Amino acid sequence: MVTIADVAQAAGVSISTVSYVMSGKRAISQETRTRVEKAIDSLGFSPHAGARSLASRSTNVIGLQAPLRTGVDVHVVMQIVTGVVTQARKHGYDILLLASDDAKALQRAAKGSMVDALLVMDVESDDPRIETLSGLGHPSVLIGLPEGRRAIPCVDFDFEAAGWLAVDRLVALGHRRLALIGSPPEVMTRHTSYADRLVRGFLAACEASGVTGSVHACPSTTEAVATVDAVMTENPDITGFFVHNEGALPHVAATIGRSARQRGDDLAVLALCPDDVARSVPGLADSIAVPAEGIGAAATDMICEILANGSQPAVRLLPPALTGTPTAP
Amino acid sequence: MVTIADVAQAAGVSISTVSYVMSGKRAISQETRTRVEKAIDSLGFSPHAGARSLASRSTNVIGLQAPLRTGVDVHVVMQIVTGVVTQARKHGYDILLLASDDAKALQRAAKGSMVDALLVMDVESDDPRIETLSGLGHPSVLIGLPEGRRAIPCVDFDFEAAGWLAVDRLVALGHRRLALIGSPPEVMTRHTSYADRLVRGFLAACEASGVTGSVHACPSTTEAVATVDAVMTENPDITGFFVHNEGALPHVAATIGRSARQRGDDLAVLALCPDDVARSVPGLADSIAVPAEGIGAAATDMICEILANGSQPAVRLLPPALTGTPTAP
DNA sequence: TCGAACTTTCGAAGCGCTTCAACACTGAGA
DNA sequence: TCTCAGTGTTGAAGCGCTTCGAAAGTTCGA
Repeated sequence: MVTIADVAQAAGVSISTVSYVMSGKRAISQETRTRVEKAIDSLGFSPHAGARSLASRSTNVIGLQAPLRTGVDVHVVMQIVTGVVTQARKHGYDILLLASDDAKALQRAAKGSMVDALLVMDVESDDPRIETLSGLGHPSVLIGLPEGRRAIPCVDFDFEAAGWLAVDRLVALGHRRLALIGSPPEVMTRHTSYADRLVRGFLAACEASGVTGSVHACPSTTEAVATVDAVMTENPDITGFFVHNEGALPHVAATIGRSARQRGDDLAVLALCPDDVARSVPGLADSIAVPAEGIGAAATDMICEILANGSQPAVRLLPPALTGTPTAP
Repeated sequence: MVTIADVAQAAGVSISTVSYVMSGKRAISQETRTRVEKAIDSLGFSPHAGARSLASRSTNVIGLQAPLRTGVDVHVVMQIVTGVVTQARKHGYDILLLASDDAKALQRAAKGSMVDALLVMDVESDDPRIETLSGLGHPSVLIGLPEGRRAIPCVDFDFEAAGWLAVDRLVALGHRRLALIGSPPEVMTRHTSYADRLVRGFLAACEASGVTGSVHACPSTTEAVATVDAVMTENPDITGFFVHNEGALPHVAATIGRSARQRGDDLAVLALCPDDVARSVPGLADSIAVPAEGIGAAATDMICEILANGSQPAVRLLPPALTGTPTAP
């Protein structure tokens, strides 16, 4: 193993000089710097992470607690994680993936000085982890938006604004009777934060625009077909569909497309999902992108800024944007 | 921060005694052990990971290079990662998630002494990372089965055996004309290792059983419907379908189910996918489970064993198993 | 010419832990 | 009684790095 001492010797300088060249924390003459850098390169030196963290009391590692279970939104989770990992690396941080999603795992990582900060996904409203985080003495950021006291910085997508945007879009296309085809029943009744916020925005926007909107839970399997068929049969006047359900999306789009052809009606489907998921569903006119990777990146930026400047807790919601799938010319 | 010295003082013993109590590397009297353990608990001590790795020259961290991009098999990737993380914890290891999927990332982690070993997913046949790994001096395990020289231990699902098993099952059900509805065309033509192995097993088994089998690439979007329709129209004698395409599965199952009802034929769909994915698709008779979490766990076990006993490189393929979805009584 | 004020480099003291050699006991066998 | 083997515990030497205080060298104005 190559150590800093080897580099120092090879460059003919002291150990501390090498250290200062690497960290840039003190002025080093151009000539010495070059000599040291050459030695580092030619020896292939990279500093021992443990030694570094012991001496500097910081690890350059961020702990990430992600919901790894296969769920409705694997794509979203995956993309958020990608965003976190990629952005972290840009800031010079690595990501330690925590095994379980309980408070203990957070404590273990923090108290063992394995990480400088913590990033927590999939937070529930009265999540016990929030209190743990507060008492940990490590900076942390939540990906999600719990209700109640906001003691910890949060980053999320602005689902409420997405509801408004969807209605505006469908109304602009001429639709006066809208339906939100949403999450599976269990997510709806659990009043999961993001589902609630989307419904709230959707209904408020419908009212503000003077159109009628209804909300329908929808399973994310093939059964979505039956659900949508039923919705259309019971409400034949619905012409604008806003779909937020990754698993159901292809079925819903296909069913509505078929129905539109049969009835000769102008039915619109507006999806809320990651951009590339939307693109993989044929016959989808346009969509509102969930910038999943952007959420991960934003959360990482926030925690890095806290780490660097010790800035204050804050909430950051990423705005929704329409992504018209380019139509054939 | 509580250090080992604080614990030693509280327990009235020396620092080294505390260390030996924790590691169990030397005999400690029951009385002393109890006293030390009490002190550890009451002070809430957990050893500084960096200091530990500096002194012991091992980190208890395994680096994991996972393909985070959203792809065909997000569920599978997710479950493998879950398996790795969970199993690693059982062995006392944590997981460092590597940012990019190039060789540099592996080097960075290894040479910076951030990890004790490396786990690499999504390996191609002539992957440049394999050579990098060989020269790294860190144990490593591949999740996948590259062709050619096998210098590094590998763990994967036995796709070839799955092909055989599928044919046996469909033939046992009385089908004499089988079709493999496989990966998307791009995966097929790229001759991705797992797709090739599955086809090989499937065709060999068909021949051995004296039945006719054909292989069909299939997009993993709604377009799968058209593909399957075409296959059925061109080969009306096919009655046994073996589907290995996560995204297409619900469409394929629905299309074939519909057709079976229309034609009054006994058509069988046998899927190859994670168990829970199979369960979420309605109307699926039975399936062969891809034990994705098991693959992750097995790879982790292997690397931990190498770490512990320095055992030799090996290939381990997890056997396929039928998972009959329980039918209504 | 002298000292003040920089600039550049260095020596050494840790950071918190593991581990080795060695020490202090105890009890058994000679 | 003395020795020897075993058991339980300790002191101290690092592990490789960061960082502080200070030394050495340079420049500049008085």
